[in-house]
Order: sequence, then C-alpha cells, then structure tokens
Amino acid sequence: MALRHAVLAALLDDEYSGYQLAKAFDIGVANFWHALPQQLYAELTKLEKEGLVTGREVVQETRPNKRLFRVTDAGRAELERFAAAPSKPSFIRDDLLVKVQAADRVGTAAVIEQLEERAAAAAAKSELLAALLRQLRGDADEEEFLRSGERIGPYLTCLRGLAFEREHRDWCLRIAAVLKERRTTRAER
Amino acid sequence: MALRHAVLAALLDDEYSGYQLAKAFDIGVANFWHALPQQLYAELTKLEKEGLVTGREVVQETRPNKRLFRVTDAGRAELERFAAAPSKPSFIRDDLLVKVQAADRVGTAAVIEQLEERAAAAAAKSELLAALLRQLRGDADEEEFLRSGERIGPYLTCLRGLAFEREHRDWCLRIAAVLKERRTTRAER
DNA sequence: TCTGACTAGTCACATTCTTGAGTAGGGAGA
DNA sequence: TCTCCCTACTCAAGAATGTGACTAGTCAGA
Repeated sequence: MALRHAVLAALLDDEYSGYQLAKAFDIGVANFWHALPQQLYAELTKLEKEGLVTGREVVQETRPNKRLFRVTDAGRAELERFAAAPSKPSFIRDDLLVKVQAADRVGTAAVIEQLEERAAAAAAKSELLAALLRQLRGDADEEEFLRSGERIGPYLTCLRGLAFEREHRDWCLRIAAVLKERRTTRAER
Repeated sequence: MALRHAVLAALLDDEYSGYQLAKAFDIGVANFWHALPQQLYAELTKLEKEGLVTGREVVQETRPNKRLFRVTDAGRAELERFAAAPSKPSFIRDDLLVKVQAADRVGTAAVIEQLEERAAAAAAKSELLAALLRQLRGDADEEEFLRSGERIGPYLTCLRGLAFEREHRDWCLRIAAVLKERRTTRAER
C-alpha cells in the first residue's frame, strides 16, 4: 500500500507526468522506492479517481500530449496520516546476495564477474547521486543547507541512497577480491 | 523467482524444517531475502515436487512432528544455473524513507519518533549480526577466516547485513537530529 | 533513407507477497 | 488452574508487483 505514498511524496515538489515520474523513480525516488512505469500510470489513475492528485492535459505540438499531476489537499492529508502510522521494517532483496550466500558451494567465476559489474554500477550511481546532492543544495554547504534549506526531504533520502550505493560498491569489491584470492589459493593446492 | 533460490541457498549447509527456516529468514537469511513462514512452507512443497529438495519426517514425542528438508543434486544444479544467470539490480523499499522524503511538507514529530525507534532496532540487529559473525568465524580473525574458512558464504552476506544495519542506524540518528534542530529553529522565529 | 532511441502512454496476464485465521499439544509462570 | 507463548504447520483470499506486447509520432545519426 505504500507505492501510492511514494508517488504522493515524489509529486510534492512539482507537477509531473507519468513518464517523468517514471524517470524520477529510476533516479532520486529509487532511493526509497522502486516501481515500473506501468505501475505508476495505474497508480496515478487510481489516485486521481480518489481525489488525492489532479491531472491536467498538456497539448504538445511535436510530441505526444501528456497529463501533468499534482497532489491535492486530500493527498497531502493522506500523506500526513501515513507519516503518523507505524512503518513496516525495510528489507533487502537481492539476487546477488543469494548467489554469494551459496558462493563456496557453487562455481564462483560468474559470481565474481557479477560482483564487479555491480560494483561499477554502484560507483556510477554514487556519482550520479553525489551530483544530485550538489545540485539540490546549491551554493550552501551541507550543514548549512540542512539547517536552513527550504526543502530537505529529497536531499535526506538521497543521502541514504548515496550511503547505500557506496557501501554496496565497497562490499562488492571486497567480496570479489576475497573470492578471487580463494580461487587462487585452492588452485595452488 | 528468487525466493526458491534463497531457500536453496539457506538449506545448503544443513537440514531445516519449514519452521526453522522461517527463523533463519528472520535473522541471517534476512540479510539477503525476506519471506513469511507461509511462503516458505509453500515454496518447500513446490521445491519438493520438482525434486530440488527432499524432505523426511521426524517423529517427535513432546512436540509436533516435523519435516526436515535438504537440497538434492538437482537443487544444487539449479543454484549453479541461477548463479551464472544475470542478476536483477537490488533496491530499497522503505516506508520510513517515503516519510522522510515528505518530511518538510508534513508533520515531523511522528517521523522523528519512528526514526529513533528504527535506529534502536538497527543497532540491536547490528549487535546480533556481529555476534553471529564472531560465532561463524570461531577463533580465527576475519582475514584468516575469509582466506581459509570452510564455508564463507553466510559470513559474507552477514557482513553486508551488518554494514547495512550500521549505515541505517547512523542515517536514522542523523536525520532525526537534523529534523529536531529544524523544529527548534523554526519555533524560535 | 533506414535504424534506433525518445516521448508518452495502455492493456492483459501471471506471479509473488501479504493478511488473517485456524489446528493442536506442551510447558512455564501467576 | 488459567493464560500465554512455543513448536509446527495449513488454507484461502486478496493486494501488490512484474512481464511482455503494442501504439504512434519525432528526431538524430550512419
């Protein structure tokens, strides 16, 4: 039931089309929720029916028309209610971790490769998020921005995302190194 | 489709009943996958039908009987195949992060409280995982264990879990502090 | 000029996950 | 003795997620 709240939270700052929202769910919003475009379109439709967002058609010349959505007062109230309700614990679900768990009982070559790919992806995402953070805080330094910035919500979740990606990168690299070394050691026996 | 592989990976080391597995999915296995008992029982039944695990009935006197499962060769082969296939990217999904995203547009009091609760939970989980790690590596120190230990898969995923929980705790505490200070500052205006 | 990528969506189906309830005996503590 | 918690599982129903395919015009580069 929280996709709707993730959508509402993402729409707080600005109007977005479903398409733009889908992009946001790939970058900034992905730090706290992940969803495919189809889900977003469906959720926006539902939210509009329930009056939590309103959409307006924007006619475009050279591109397909689009619908821009914004949160209504009822939507804000719903978010308020959600914020006060108890949260479900977060959890990791990761194919790659499953593979690592099995690592010394199945072949490691493919897993090492995937760890290195993942590390590279995490590093790239880190840079992207670091750039996004710089952009969000403008000229101010972080401490000052967090004290007196207008809108810090997205910044805070990006911080979490950045920490996660860096941690993930480090772990992937370390594990890949460990598995590699073990492979060498065993070959020598 | 990866719950099945998480189950297989969790069963690699030992025989477990559905009930025991459910506990493992609350502690160690939770570092890479999360599932409710009902899902596990259902998955074990399916896996048995497909010949990837075998179960044997254990009759108990003072407690209900139970079925212990172990991975078959076909199951190991399936894991092997899975390890070689490309992984889906991991992602976070967290109610609390959604609330933080909305933080300066809705009331923060409840969110601050939840952040502190969550920090405490993450700290507790960290200690639990640290203890589990100590137990897994026995007398050896980490580096040595990772070089020459028999079975390091579970250790490696626990390391990830520990890093995640610590990171999460730190973030929660920091964000709670930031939101608190802003509340004070604004009250003064 | 052809190809592929981008904008902006929609539809239908399948799988997975969550919620809630129920069964049933044993042991521990008030 | 009564109540609650622990072991050990099962069933059903519904909500949430994911997969795959399809439409259709625009624009950039080979």
